[in-house]
Amino acid sequence: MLKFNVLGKADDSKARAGILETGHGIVQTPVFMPVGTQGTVKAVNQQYLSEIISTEIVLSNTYHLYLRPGTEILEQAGGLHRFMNWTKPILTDSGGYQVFSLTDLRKLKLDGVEFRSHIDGSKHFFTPEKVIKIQRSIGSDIMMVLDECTPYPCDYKYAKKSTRLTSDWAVQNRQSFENTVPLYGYEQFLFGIIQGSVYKDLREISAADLVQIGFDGYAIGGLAVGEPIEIMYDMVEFTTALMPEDKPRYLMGVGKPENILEAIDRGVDMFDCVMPTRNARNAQLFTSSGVLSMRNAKYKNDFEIIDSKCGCYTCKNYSRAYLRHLFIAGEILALELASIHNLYFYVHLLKEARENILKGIFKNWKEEKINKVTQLVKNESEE
RNA sequence: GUGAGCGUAGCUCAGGUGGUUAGAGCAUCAGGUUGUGGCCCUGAGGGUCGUGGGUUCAAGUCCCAUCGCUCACC
Repeated sequence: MLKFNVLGKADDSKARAGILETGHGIVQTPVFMPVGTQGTVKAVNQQYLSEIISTEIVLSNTYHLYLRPGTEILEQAGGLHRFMNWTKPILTDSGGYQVFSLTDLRKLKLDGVEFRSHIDGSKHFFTPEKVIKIQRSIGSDIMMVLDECTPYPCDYKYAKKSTRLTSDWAVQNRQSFENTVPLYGYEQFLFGIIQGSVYKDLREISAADLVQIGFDGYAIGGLAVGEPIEIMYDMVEFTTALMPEDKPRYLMGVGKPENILEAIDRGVDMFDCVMPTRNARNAQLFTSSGVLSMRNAKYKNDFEIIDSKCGCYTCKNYSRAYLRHLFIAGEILALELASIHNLYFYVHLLKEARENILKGIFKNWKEEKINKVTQLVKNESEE
């Protein structure tokens, strides 16, 4: 059983601070998990990820690792931790999101999903059982069940059918989890995923089904797929209320800094999102006072540091003008420096949230923070 | 010097026999990106069509001159 202790809750909010204990050490929640789909967080090496950014846990992906390098190589390496030289916890997504995002390349069936590899077109069939087996080979500390992430919009009839499918699969995931053992000498845990699209009654059914089956933690899936932000907040608020108090809650794929803070306020503990890394590679930097588009011409001769309130490696050493130059010139270092900054921003935003929850002043802190991070940065010197 | 070819957006080029407001790719500029391929998507700015004449209702397109570049041959 995964150990999870809620240490503190903000008085005026559902926000909570906790500690999660895995075979690769503890994770302090709320936590942001950088996305490392293919056994690497793009553009950032493991040492920087750990020591400079203070990442506590990374997310990787079953579907991608299964296709390449494949489970045989991962087992020969002694699991993903040793393969990628990462000694802290790893969570793996199951491939459920690929069911959603690779619509042209897959066929959904009652017992699983048939995929065509996006790499070589080869055919593969994922079942709940197979996905658990692959995650045993990967050796992730937290495994995710195979689910179907519904699109938006999604009509009620389809959402109901899909939620039923996810529940059926959840049973099989759990059974396979019981029937298999870890390969590398430490315990692995399994999270269920609550679906139901934007329909509260379906979320209710989904949550009840999954809690009934019993998991080490529970995720909210199927959000941040294009629905209006208020609907997402509403669904998060509704769904967290259905989730056990004593288990970690994970909102999959979210999101912008303000989305994460709002979700923490509604009782979520864990987050992952491609935004800090993908946007970094597109020259968008998150700062304490808003988003900077680093390609903008106004930074051509701006030799100030990127975010004066940031203590990251990039901000300590390089100017806006230099980073812009690197992006315009198409230099690899631009991707690295920007990724380091954005991940540091995200990871430390959640660490700061945690401190303020423990102090009992989360709500006010959150409001101020959101105002700051969503404001547009203006170059006040010119007009 | 002679002959041929070419001059259209910052760059590389499209623009049958003359006919709406001269286009594309890249670059530039500005947005977007939510369980990630650096991809991708959206929008904007930018041209006295080398220059000057001519023919015509109408010229990037046809004619003449001129300037520049490239190639070939003396």
